[in-house]
Order: sequence, then C-alpha cells, then structure tokens
Amino acid sequence: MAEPRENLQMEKIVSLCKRRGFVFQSSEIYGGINGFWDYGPLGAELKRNVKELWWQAMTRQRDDVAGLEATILMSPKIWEASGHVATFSDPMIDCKTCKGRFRADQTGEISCPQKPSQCVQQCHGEKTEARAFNLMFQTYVGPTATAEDLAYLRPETAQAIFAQFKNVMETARQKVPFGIAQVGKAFRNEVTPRNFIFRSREFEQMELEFFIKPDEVIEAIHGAVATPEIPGPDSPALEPQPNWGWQAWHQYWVEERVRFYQGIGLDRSTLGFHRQTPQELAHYARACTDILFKFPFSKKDEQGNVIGDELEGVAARSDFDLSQHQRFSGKPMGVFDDELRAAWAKLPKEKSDDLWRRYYENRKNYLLKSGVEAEPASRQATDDANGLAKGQYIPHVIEPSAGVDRLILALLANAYSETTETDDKGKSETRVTMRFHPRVAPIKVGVLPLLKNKPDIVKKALEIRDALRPWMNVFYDEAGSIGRRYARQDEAGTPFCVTIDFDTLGENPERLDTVTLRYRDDGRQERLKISELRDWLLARIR
RNA sequence: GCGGGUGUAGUUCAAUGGUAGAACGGCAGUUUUCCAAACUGCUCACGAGGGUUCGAUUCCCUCCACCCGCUCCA
Repeated sequence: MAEPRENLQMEKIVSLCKRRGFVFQSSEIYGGINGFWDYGPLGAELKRNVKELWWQAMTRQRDDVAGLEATILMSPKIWEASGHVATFSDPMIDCKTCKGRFRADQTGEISCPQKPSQCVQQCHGEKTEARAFNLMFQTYVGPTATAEDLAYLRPETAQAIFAQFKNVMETARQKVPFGIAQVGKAFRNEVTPRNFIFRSREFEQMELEFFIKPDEVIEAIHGAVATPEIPGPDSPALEPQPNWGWQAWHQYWVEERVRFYQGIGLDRSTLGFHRQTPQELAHYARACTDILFKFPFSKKDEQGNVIGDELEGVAARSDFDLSQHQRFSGKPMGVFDDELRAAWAKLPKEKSDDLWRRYYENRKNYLLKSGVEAEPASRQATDDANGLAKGQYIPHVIEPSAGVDRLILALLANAYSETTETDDKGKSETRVTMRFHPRVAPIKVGVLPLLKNKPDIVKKALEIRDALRPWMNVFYDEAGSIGRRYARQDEAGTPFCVTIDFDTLGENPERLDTVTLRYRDDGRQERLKISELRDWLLARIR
C-alpha cells in the first residue's frame, strides 16, 4: 500500500507550513475550527503573488478583460436566480442501520446499500427525519434577524459578475467578446472539509467570465464557425479570432490557463485533465474541462497513474447565467450588435431561417428546463429569435474558475523537495528546499552580511537591502552562521541570496563593491557587482 | 453526519497514577564563519472541560481539532 507514504508527504508539508509560517490552523489557541486556515507571513506573500500574477495575466495584459470587486453579501435573489438556494439545501435522510445518507426526495429511487433489491424508502433501516443541508452560510442584514433579512455569504464569486454584466460592459466600453475577472473570498459550509487547504469552508477564487457570441451569431456574421487547431505545448498561444465559436473559445481558455500554470512552475507533467462526461455536466453546460494537479493525496486510476484533483474548471456555460438573471430580475441582459443586424439583412432566406430556428430551439430548451410552461416558453423563444434578427442576443459564457488555496497547495507540494546528507561523522540530516518559481516565491532575495559583528559589513548589507526593497520582497538576516541562514532561506523558498563580505569592502581590490550571489536550487555561487544587482534580480523574478 | 485512528515544547519524538525528557529549531553572546560549524546561556509542551482518585499528562466520559474510509462536492 502506497497510502502511508503519500500521507507522510502531506504531513511533511503541513508541518513545514506551520514551522515556517506558510499556513496555520485558524483559531488554533482555542482548539481550531474545522475547515478554516490562516496564512502566515510566508503564505500571505505567496498567495498575494499568485493572485497578482493571475490579475496581471487575465486583465492588465489584455484588452478584452475588465476587473470587478464585488461584495460578499448580496441580494438573496441572486442565489435564487443562480440556482444555489434550490441546489444547496437538499433535505437529507440518514439511515442509522446502514449508516448511509440519502437525499430525501430520492429515497424511492436509490436502492438500499444493504438490500439492493429494495429502495431506501422500503428497507427496514431506522432512518432520521429529513434534515436540510444548506451549504450556503446564512446571516442577517440589519438588526432584526427576521426571514426578510436573510442573506447568504456568496458560495462563488461568479454571480456578481453576471449581475454587474451590463454596468461593467458599459463603463469599460467593451463589446462581446470580452471578459470580467474577479478575485475574492467565497464560503461553503462543506459537509467534510478535507486535505488541508484543498477543501475548506472559507476559500478564495479567481474567476473569469468570458462573454462570447452564440454560434448562431458567428454564423450569421462570418458564414461559419471556425475550428482552429490546438497549438502544441511549445508553440505560441493562439490569437483569438472574430469567427470563433464557443468550442474554439473553450479550448483557447483551457490552453491559456495551462500556460499560466506553467509560467508559475507547474510543469504540464504535474497537471491532469478531466473532460466532464455528459452525465457529470450541469444541464445548461456544453462542456467543462477540469485542470487537475497531481497532489500527494490524489487517487490513482486502474493503471496506477495518479489522476489528480481539481485546480480549475473551464466551463462552457451557454447563456444560462445571464438568462437566469434576466428572468429573475426582469432586466434585459442581452446585447445589441450592429454587425449582426447588418449581416442578418444580407443572409439568404434559408440560412436565416435555419439560424432563427436553431436559436429558437436553444432558447425554448433553456426555458423549458428552467420550469417555464410550454406555451409561454415558445412565445418567449419566438421573441428571442426575432430579437436575433434585429441584432440582439444574450451572450454565452466561458468560465475559467480557479481556486486560489488549491493552487497554493499545489505550489507547496510541487516545490517541496528534500535531500539527505551524511557528514564525515556519519550523522545524516534531511534538508528541505522549497523550489518555488521565482515569480511566486514569497521572498525574492535574502541579504546576508557574512558577519554581524563587523559594522562596515552590516552597514553595506543594510544599504543593499534598502536599495532593493522598493522593487521586491527582501529579507535581511544576520543571525547565525552563513550556512544556517542559507538553509533558512531554502526552506522559505527564496531563490537567491546575496552575501556581503570583506571583499565587498575592498579587502581584495578586484572585488570591491561585488557580492556573492548564491542560487537556491544548486548552491552555485557567483560574484556580481552591486550596481548590477537590482536589474539582474528583476530579470529573474518577473 | 457515520466508522476507524491520533492529540506531549515551534517541529519530530520519548517517558510516567506522584505535575515531564531529548533532538532539531528559535533567541542572546563569542568567533575574518560561504552551505543547518563549534562553544556558552536562555526560551517553549501534556488539545479543552468534566469524572474517578489522597493525587490524573497517564484511567473513564464529553467536546474540539487533525488523519484515513464512507457520504457530499452547484
């Protein structure tokens, strides 16, 4: 059984996180609280770096994405529209005899684990009353704590993006296709928080909702929907094209996201992919590709290959979300497209009839599945399809949704490496090095005076620290032997250290104003001029 | 929520029905000290609450947390 070893690996990581200040248990002095974790000094830096890199890549480096920072508490109607009020509060029944737990509305369909010939409803197990399992945290807005004041802590950040879709589009002066990005906390009262920070009750998400034209619109404007080749891992990323349909956009975002992970040190070989099957997909979703990371606790498939657990889901969610908010709020969520209206007028009749029909079917299908009666559904779908001919449509969306804390855990697991060395006396010791990519490393450079009792060396070291500080996170350390300080920085994952010695001060005139630069991963050292230090480091940490 | 396991310094471990030791770490100091050097000194723990007992870290109960399995995972 390989399980104890994998468990050991997680235990080592958890222990290091505590010891070095990456992650602490929340409320530890009171015995902790299940499903909540705090980030210590190094963890806070690591997390900040990750979020900033995401924000940089997803918004600032692009013309077609705008940012948003919405509130955690919102109108509860948002969660009715999104479906969370309904799906997050399933009544459950426990069986005291067989220890099973079942959805109360399915006891007539699920077979009893002990007597598969009978359904749960019929078997003789002693069952509890149905109890509501609401996975959304509740609170009250206002002092009266009545049912009208009930509110929920958001279980995902995405819905605020949909709710603010029109405002953002207008103020950012964007046109479809474009996206809205948001980073923020989300809360789920998980039944079983597990695996350290992998599944917790308070967590952070980095979500993009990228709005695209429905395929019918692309066809009307461009004649056909493009199906581009997926570029190989080493070829340059695709440039988005105006004639892309949802499949091309979906593939594009999966690829973009994988490149992001590679850019912060997660090699493709550490990742896995899972394309959700039709059974797994939500009814409104067209496709969803999960990007997985092979965690120490991840399970293996029949062939013994590690499967991985979800870092991010890239979902093609059709026009479901905006449609829901349009229906529940009564506010139009569609957009108007000049190009579409002009193109539509020039379409051959059979083409426009075909597109009209397909759009109509999609809209009717959505409405029926959302519980709208047949007749009003077809009336509404007719209106929607007529709107298409006038240049109006509800955008579809591609949603790359990533968990920050899961990514942090992936980076920790990926960086963790240990080497055991045996000295002359036969005493062996294990050293840990956190091989973070310099972009995410909490500390970029350690500044170390060789000796702390030599004022000139210390003074010079402090000057260097102060010169680098505005540009990167610097850690100054003068305590203990130089080797000990290197080792401390290795455990923190600091990619570079500079050491100031007597040569720096001119004891060896050729080396005046130079420092030792030491690499974390192999201990290699070279001599670098102080005047070149800042640019040398900046080139490697960005 | 159910079943199993675990809970002793910051970390990893030890011992004990008579209130706890070590290693490593951390802090301070000495040292022209470049890979956890050496030496000196110091700091830090029985998850919480009850019960049994003259006395509980040790036995019992409850709770909390962590790990594993089941369940859940929009």
